[in-house]
Amino acid sequence: MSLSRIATALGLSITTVSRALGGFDDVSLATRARVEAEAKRIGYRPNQGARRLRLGRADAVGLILPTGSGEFDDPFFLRLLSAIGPALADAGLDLLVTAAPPGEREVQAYRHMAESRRVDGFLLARTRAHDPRIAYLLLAGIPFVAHGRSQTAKPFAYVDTDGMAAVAEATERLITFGHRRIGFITASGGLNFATHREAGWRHAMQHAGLECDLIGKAEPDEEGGFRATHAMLETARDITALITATDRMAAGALRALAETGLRAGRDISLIGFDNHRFTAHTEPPLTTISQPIEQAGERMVAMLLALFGGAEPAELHEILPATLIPRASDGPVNHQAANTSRMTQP
Amino acid sequence: MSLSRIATALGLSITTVSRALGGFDDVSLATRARVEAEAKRIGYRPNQGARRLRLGRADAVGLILPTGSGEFDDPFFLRLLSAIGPALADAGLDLLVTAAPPGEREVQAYRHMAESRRVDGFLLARTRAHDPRIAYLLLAGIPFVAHGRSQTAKPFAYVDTDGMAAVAEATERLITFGHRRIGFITASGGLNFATHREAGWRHAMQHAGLECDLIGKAEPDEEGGFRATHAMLETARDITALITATDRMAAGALRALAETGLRAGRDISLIGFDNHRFTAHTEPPLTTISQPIEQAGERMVAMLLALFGGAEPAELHEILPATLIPRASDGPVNHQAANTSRMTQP
DNA sequence: AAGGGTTTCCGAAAGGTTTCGGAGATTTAA
DNA sequence: TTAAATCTCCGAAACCTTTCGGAAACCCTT
Repeated sequence: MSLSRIATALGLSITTVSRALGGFDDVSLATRARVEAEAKRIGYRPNQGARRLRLGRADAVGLILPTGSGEFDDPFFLRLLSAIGPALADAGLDLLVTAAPPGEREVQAYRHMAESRRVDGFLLARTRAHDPRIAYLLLAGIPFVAHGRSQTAKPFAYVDTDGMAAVAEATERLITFGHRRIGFITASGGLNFATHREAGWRHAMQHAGLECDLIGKAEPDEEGGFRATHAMLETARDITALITATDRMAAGALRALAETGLRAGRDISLIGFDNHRFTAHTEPPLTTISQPIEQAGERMVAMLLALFGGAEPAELHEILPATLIPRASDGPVNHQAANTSRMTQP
Repeated sequence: MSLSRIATALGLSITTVSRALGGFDDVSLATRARVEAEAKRIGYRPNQGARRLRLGRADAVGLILPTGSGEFDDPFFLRLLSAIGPALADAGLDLLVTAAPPGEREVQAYRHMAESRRVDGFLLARTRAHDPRIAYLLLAGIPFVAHGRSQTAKPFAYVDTDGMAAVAEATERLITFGHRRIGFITASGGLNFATHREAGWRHAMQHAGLECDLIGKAEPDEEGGFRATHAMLETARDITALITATDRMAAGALRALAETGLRAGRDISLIGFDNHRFTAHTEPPLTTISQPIEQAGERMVAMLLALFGGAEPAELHEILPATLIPRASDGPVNHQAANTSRMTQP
C-alpha cells in the first residue's frame, strides 16, 4: 500500500518507483527526482516486514543480557548498548534485546531468535570459559561477534580488552610503590575477563619474583568483594595491597577495609577495574582501570557487518588497551600501619 | 519454503498445515498430530517477516534508551530491561532497543521505528515535565506505556513509583529522629521522578510546620550530588539531615560530607533513593528507598498488551509503592556535633 | 433414501517489496 | 535509411503466511 501509492500518484510502475528509491541507474534523473519528492511528501518508509520476506534476511541482530546475580545491575551492558544501538541504526540494522539467566534458558533464547529468523546474527558479551552460547552459535553457523575471548576449537570474531596488560601495569605500579605482598580477588563463574585480569597480576608478580599466594575468589559484586577481602585480611596479616577484578568488588573491599580499621590508600593500597562512575566518589577515590566499552561496541558492530559481508571470523580479532586511572586509594607502602595493626584494634 | 515443506511432505495443503499449527478446530485430531510431529521434526518456526507482512503488525515493541549525561550508566534501565525482555518474549513480542541523546535525534529515533512499522508500540521511561517523546506518540496515535507520569492534555498509560509518599515517609522519619533543618537535593533536567520526590519532602516538611528553604538542584549523578551538597553545607550551617533525589547523588553527598569532616549518620543524616546495589556497602551503609523496577516492567508490558487489545489509556494507570530501607546513614539528631563544628575544623 | 448438519479439508487472494527478463522509445553509428 | 546500441520503463514472479469462502465427505434424522 505504499510503493504502489507513489506509483499510482505519479503514473509510474511499482518497479520504477522501487528502483528510483533504490538508487539504480536505469531510471532517468527527472523521474528519480519526482519519485523522491513524492516519497518525502507522503513520508514513505519501506515496510520492514515485506523487505524481510523478500530479502530473506531480518536486518536485525540480537543481544541477550545475562541476568546472573553478578552481572545483573552492571552498567557494562548499558554502556555497550548505548554504543551498539546507534552504530547498528546507522547501518540500517535493528537491535533485538532480551534477557535470560545463564544456563538452559539462555541458549534457548538464542535458538528462538535465530530459528525464527528474527535476527541475522548476534552480539554477545561477558564470555565464559566454556561458553554454551558460543558453542551453539558456532555449531549453528550463525554470525556473531563476542566481547571477550573464549576457548573454542573453531575461531570466532571478538573484541576484547587487554585486562591482562592493564592489571600487570597496576601490579607493577604497586611494586614500584614498595609493595611486596599484593593480593588479588578474582571473580567466580568462569568469566573470562576475570581470568585475564588475574593472569596480569600473576605475570607481574612472578616477573618481580613475588609469590602469588594471596588469591581470593568471589561473586563479582559488592558483597563478593566484601567477603573475600575480609577473608583475605583474616589469613594474610602481611598484605599491604589488593587488586580486585572489578570495581564493584572494590567497593565491597573498601568497606571491609574500613570495618577492619584500615585506611585505604595509606594502610593498604587498593586498585579496582572498570572505572565505574562511583569510583571517583568513594572515600578515598578509587584508583582503577578504564576500559573502552563504547569503542568496543562500535568495533563489534563493524565486525558483524564484515561478517555479513563474508569476512572470515578468524581475521576479526581486536584487543583494546585499558588505561590506569590513578586516584587516591593506592600509594607507597606504609610499614608502620600495616594490616597487623588491626589485630590490636577493637 | 516451510509451511509448504510440511504440506508436501504430508500430502496436505498449506492451509491445513497452517490451521493445524494455529490450533483451529476445523482440522482432525489425527492430521493435527501428524502436522505437529512433522513440524517438530524439521524444527519449523514461522517466518517472522511473512507473518508481519500478512498480519500487518510487527509483533515488536520499541524501547529507546536516553543517553543523557545523568541517566547514562544508570542501572535503572538494565533492571527494567531484565524484566521487560522475558515478559515480552512470553507474549511473543520482540523488543527493539536503541539509544539516543534526549532532543531532536531522540524523537527521530521514535519516528523511524514507528513509521517503518518495525514496532507496534513503545515502552518509555524517565518521563520529563514536557516530554517531546510523549507528545509525538500521542499525536501519532501510537500505543505506548510510560514509566512515570507527565503533563499532557490527552491521557496515556503509565506505571509510576510513589516517590512522593516514600520521600514523605523518609522525611517524617528524620523529623521523628528530631531533625528540623532537613535539606533536599533534587535533579535538574525536568525529570518527573525528581519532582515527585521533592514534592514528598515539601509535603512532609510543611505538614510538620518546617521550612523548605534547604533545597538544592544538580545533575542526577555522583558529581552533581557532590557539588550540590558542598554548596548546601556552605550556606546552611544548621542543617542536620539531607535527602537526595537519587542514590548516585547520595554517593556524591557522602563524599562531600567526608571532605567536610562530617560523619554521615552521626553528625548529619543522609537518605538516598533507588536502593542501588552499592548503597549496602558505602561507609556508612546508606539508608535509602527501594522501588520495584522489575514489577513495574512487568506491569508495563501487561498494560501495553491491554492497549494492543483495545483498552483505553485513561484506564491504565498504576502507582507502585516504594519502601524505605533503613541502614546506618541516618539517626537521631546530634546537637553537639552539628554542621557548625566543621567551621572550626581544618 | 433424501435432506440437513457436521467434519475436514483446500484454492486463492492478499500483504509490500525486490528483481529478472524483456520491451518500447530514443539516440547513435554505419 | 537501416541496424545497433542505449535509455527508460514495466509485467510478473517470488518471498511465506493467514484467512475467506467454499467444497467434498461423512453422519444422523426422518
